[in-house]
Amino acid sequence: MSETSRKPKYSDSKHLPIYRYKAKLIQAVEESTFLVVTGETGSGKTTQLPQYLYEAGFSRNGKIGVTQPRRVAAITVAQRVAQEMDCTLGKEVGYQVRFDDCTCQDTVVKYMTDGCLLREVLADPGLSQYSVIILDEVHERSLNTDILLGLLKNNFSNPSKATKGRSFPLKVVVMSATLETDKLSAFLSCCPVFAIPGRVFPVECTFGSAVKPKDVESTAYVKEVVKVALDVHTSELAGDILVFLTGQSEIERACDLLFEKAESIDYRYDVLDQTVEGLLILPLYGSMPTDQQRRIFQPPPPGIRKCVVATNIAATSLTINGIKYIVDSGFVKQLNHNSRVGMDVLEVVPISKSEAEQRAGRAGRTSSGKCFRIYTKEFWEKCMPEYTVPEIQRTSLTAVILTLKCLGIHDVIRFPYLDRPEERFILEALKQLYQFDAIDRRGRVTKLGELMVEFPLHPGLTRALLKAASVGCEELLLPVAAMLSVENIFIRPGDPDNQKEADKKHRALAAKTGGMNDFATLLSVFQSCKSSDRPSSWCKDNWIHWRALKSAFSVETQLREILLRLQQRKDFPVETFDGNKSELFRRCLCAGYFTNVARSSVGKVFCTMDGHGSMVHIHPSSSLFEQEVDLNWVIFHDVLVTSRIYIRTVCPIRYEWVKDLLPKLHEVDVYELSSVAREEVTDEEMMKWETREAAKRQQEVSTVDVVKKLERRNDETSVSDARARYLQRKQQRQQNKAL
DNA sequence: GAGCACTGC
Repeated sequence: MSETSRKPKYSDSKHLPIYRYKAKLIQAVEESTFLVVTGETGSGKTTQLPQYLYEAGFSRNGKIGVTQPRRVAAITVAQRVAQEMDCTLGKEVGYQVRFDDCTCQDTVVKYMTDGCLLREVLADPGLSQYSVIILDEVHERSLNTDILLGLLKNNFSNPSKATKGRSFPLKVVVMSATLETDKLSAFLSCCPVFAIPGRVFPVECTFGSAVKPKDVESTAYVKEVVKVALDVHTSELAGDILVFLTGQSEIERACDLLFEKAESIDYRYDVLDQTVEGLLILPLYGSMPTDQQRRIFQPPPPGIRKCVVATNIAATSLTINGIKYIVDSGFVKQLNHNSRVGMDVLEVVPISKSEAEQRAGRAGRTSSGKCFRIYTKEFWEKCMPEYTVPEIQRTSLTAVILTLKCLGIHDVIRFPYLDRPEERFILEALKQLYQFDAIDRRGRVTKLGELMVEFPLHPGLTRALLKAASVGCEELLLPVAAMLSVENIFIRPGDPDNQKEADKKHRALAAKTGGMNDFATLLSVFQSCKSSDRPSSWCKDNWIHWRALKSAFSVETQLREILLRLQQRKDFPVETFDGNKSELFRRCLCAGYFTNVARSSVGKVFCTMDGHGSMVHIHPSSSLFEQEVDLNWVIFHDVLVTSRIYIRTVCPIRYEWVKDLLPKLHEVDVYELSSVAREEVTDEEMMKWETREAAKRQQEVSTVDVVKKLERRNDETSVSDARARYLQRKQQRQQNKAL
């Protein structure tokens, strides 16, 4: 290694585009509370600005905190900055992410995930430890970043107002790519915007002819993507290819097709660049084993062109060097919350224009590149939105609203959102919190709600865990809560032989606990693996995701610590319960899942009791799927919408256990919650409401009646939009096949 | 009778 390349990177930092703006940037931060800094990737803002502020003495009174939406980014950037500042990581420069706090008393520049900072705000709303907060990658619009943005505006936009727990003013810097900076500035009291030029290479984009607007619902794009990738391989100069598709099965199909077709290439005649002698095809998606993922980053052998077929993971989370060509399908899989049917639906949708630019940009990191979009210009104009709908507008807000309420923000509707979620999403969240007893009828956080907010879990799961802890059986629920908050632990391979084998093993695991309760199976898998001598090979033998289970172990430990801390409180609820263990376990689950209750309807069809009355089926992966016994009432963890509406992770219950909880599902209506949310309820109104409620209770809204009413409803009306679209797609595919 | 993108506490 030569002397120059071993020199600390600090000397390079003077050549970064940001360097010549150093003095002006420091001045801009000094002069105002809020500052928006924009610059494309490569401008150096993430690594340099915190150092400039440190040098300028901004850390005299407190830390400089920098947030990132992703763990890896927080860690790697901290490592680099520690190196540039010539100090040990974890001393002056450190990072904090979940399960990994690498900071100390002396840490003055702290990188962290946005979720970590949000947790800190909960403990210390004045952020008294910090002198500067820098929110990075704000254009990505992660849920946590959006909430932090609103909180910072809310708490610190009036500098003269004494902020609780602070003796000196806080500086807030918001960093974003060049999109929508006017909007950000306007949001933050029309603060100044500082633009830094980036250092990126040009990427030439072309449109294709394959996907026209009417093809939105077809999967023809897989074939087209393969065709274009092969064209690039044969008729473009050397350089690696990155293909964007939407999911695992699609990627595997595309890789098979590519492999098949690449075999028939005659490298003497078919390729333009004679230095190219082969094609290395590599799939890339999140649930892939990490050692397999690592292969992606190795440079290909000489003369071989690498072609990576990836999900959106390659758009922001992972950077692959040497990519010169992009093939963009124009689609992405997105989780959307559908409030009409009250569930989350994972669906394939066209990407936004800004996302398409982002994908194209992946080819211009080290030199100029080319991006081949398989869709037409018309598709771009008519089907692709300018920007991606921010997460806050398409996810369930239950946990977020509870956080806000715990921070003393009662008017969650008029909270300053950069992009306001639809009111019905907020009301739905309030309704659920009320059902969980996390807030009372006037929207105030209850004691239970204060306990719930401490857990990094879905509120329902937290509710079940707290119930278990109050009757002294947390040992049963801690592992289950952990298992349900990590990625799916059951491996189901693509090829039929292994699939049979995996299914057999999974059925055997379920049978160990009686084969009647998927939650119990999770508990058993957790315990069996934990007590095994060689846990990783135990997982391999049983077709269980070892990586996922390992993270379940960490989550369980964390939940246990939080619970122990809360149980020290004098007011921690304690209840007694008689009955056997199986009943106790399931009754605790009911406390968190009574919103997810379904009742047997006709045949094997179940009907949900959440007021939407959707007709659902037990997913074949459930141990209850092939049970012949008559099931009457069940609770379930989640819903999957594909050919049918499936409920997964299911457990039979007795009606008596939820009887008293079910009326609560129909107790409040949206109008009433709307006034609660705004805190405009006068005492008079409250009285009227109470009387009305009392009258309702007198009527004894019978749950059986509700069931009957729901059963009379036409099946089709309760089926989600997603299902209708799925059927349409399926029909279209069948037609394509027939042709 | 099986269609799970990606983050994060």
